[in-house]
This record gives sequence, structure tokens and C-alpha cells, in this order.
Amino acid sequence: MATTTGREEKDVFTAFLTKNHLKRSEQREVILDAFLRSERHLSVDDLLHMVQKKRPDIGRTTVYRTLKLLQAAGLASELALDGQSRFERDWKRQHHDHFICKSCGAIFEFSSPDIERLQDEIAAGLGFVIEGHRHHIFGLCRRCVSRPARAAAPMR
Amino acid sequence: MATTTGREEKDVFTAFLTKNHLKRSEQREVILDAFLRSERHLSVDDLLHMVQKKRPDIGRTTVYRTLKLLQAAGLASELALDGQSRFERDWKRQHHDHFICKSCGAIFEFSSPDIERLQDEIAAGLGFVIEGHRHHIFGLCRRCVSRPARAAAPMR
DNA sequence: GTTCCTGCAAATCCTTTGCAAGTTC
DNA sequence: GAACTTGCAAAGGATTTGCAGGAAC
Repeated sequence: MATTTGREEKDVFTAFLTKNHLKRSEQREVILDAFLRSERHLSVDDLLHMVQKKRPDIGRTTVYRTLKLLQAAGLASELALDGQSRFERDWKRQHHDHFICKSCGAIFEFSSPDIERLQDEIAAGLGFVIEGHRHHIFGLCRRCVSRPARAAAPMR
Repeated sequence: MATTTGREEKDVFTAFLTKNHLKRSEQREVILDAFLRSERHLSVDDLLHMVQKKRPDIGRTTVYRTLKLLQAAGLASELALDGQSRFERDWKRQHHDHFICKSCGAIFEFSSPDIERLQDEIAAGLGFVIEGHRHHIFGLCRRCVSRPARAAAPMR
């Protein structure tokens, strides 16, 4: 991944703050940095831990609040998994959906223009206006399929 | 709907209880009855209220527990909406997905064999084994589209 | 200075669990 | 009588909120 620097996203965030009369802060900077450096699909805890390596004094509350801002700014999107939310980068990313392995918890992305089109057709037929969707597929990923059955991982 | 009596479902539940060395109880009967009488997609609270009209002494805990049993018996399936779960009848029902109106909260069902097929193809291509999926489409239903904009329903 | 931020603790919300008393088999 | 159920209260986990002190503008 070459675009990991996230220069553009930082600018977007700054612009977002200014536009909304919000303030910059070191916490927000550190959190955004961590978020941009991260692997995909991190939980609040994942992010908190990353952030606290640099600034152990940053609290969980601030991470929650900053994630809300990042969403509002269009930089992050939330993946409402069962009990816990996960977040991923969303700036200029193509829409995609998720495949979640029930065994190892891994999350993969997929996208299908055909499915999107079918969705639109169905919605149109019903007179609906689509604003978004969440399409999660659960199952076993390639690795877990070809792996001796594990002690049923509580997948929550 | 002619099949609302749910004779068959009651038998299935009884069989399920017996098979698992569980016991019948009036609570479970009342809860199942209410569940079978219900409109689709009820929350635990919806069900609790229905149940308490007949037996005000039945507690929320028992409703939760009985719903778990109904799921295990294949009679109910859970719809994990944002913060709250909803449940619907699942016995011998064709698989379907949901369209959720962000404005009025109504839930509609849809199904598309084509989408299912595409999903399967994608999964196969990745070496995944699908166990299930959740496909929620969010937007505005026909009524809400043609209705003067409401005070933006905070959709969480 | 005013307005916005932050972290803590406390509060929420939904759901689950411990337990003593009551039921069912 | 043994095993399972129930309802209450308490516990849990994730997320939000009140608030006093601290930064940013």
C-alpha cells in the first residue's frame, strides 16, 4: 500500500474541523494518524491500544468521540458487527461489503456491481430510495475450511 | 394469512423440548403463542408486552431465554438491528433479507435468488464456505419518500 | 476570554447470569 | 425427589454523557 501516508485525509480532517468550528488537538492528530496507519477493520480497543503506545494518557472516550468525527468527515465508516463496532478507512474507497470468518474472525472484503444493480432494481420496484446497505456474509474462510476443526471459536 | 395458528410450530417446539430433556411450562407456551400471533420483526419488548397482557407476571428474562430456545428449535430467527435485536418467525419460511426505512422504522422483506447466486459465486471464488448472511438495505420506504421531510429521525 | 476538548466517573442500553424459590417430570 | 424454570437483582459489555479542569482560538 503506497497511499498509507494519508496526507489527503489529514487535510480533509483539518478542513472538516475548521468548517465546523471545531478545534485541532494533539489527541485528534494522534488518533487520526493511528487510524490511517492501521490495518483494516479495527475495533475501538484496537485503535485505543495503538494510540496509547504513543500517548498513554489518551482515553477511550476521546477515541470514541474522534471516531464519530472521522465518520462525519467521511474518513471512516463503521462496521456494526454483532456486539462490537469496527471501523475502516472510507476516504475515496470503492463501496464494498464484508465476508466474516466465523472461525478465525478474519474479515475480507468483496464487491459486486451485479449485486448492487440487483439491489437497486428491487428497491426501485418497491418504490424505495436506497441510502445505503450492509451486506455481511458469514462462513469459513479458505484457511479455516482446510484446517482441522478447531475448538468452536466463540464468535460473538 | 391462514397459517397463523401455528399448530405445526407448537408441535415442533414440544418435540424440541422433549428431545433436549427440557420442560414445558405455561410461560413458554404463552410466549410461543404470542410470538406466533405477532406481526413480524418484533423486539424483545414488543413480545414482552404482548405476553404480559395475558400473564403480567412473566419476566423479561424468561422472554429472552425462550427466544433463545425458539431460535435453537428453528422457529425464530434473529435480526440484529443496530442496538436492538428483533425476531421473526422462521419455520419453513423462504430465506429473505430486509429493507429498513430510516424514517419510519418499518421493515420490509425482499428476496432475490439472483443475489444469492452471485453471493455463492463470489464465495466460491474465494474458497469460502458460506454459513449465512445478513443483507440489510437502508433508505426511505415508498410512504416516507412521498411524504414531507420529517424532522430528521436520528437514526443512530 | 470564550468556546471547545479531554478524561474520569457515572449513567445508559441491551442482554446475560447467579441464585433461591417454584414447577415439571 | 431430581432436574429444570422462573423472576429478581446484579453483573456485563459496549457506548454515551455530565462535569470540572485544561487547551485552542
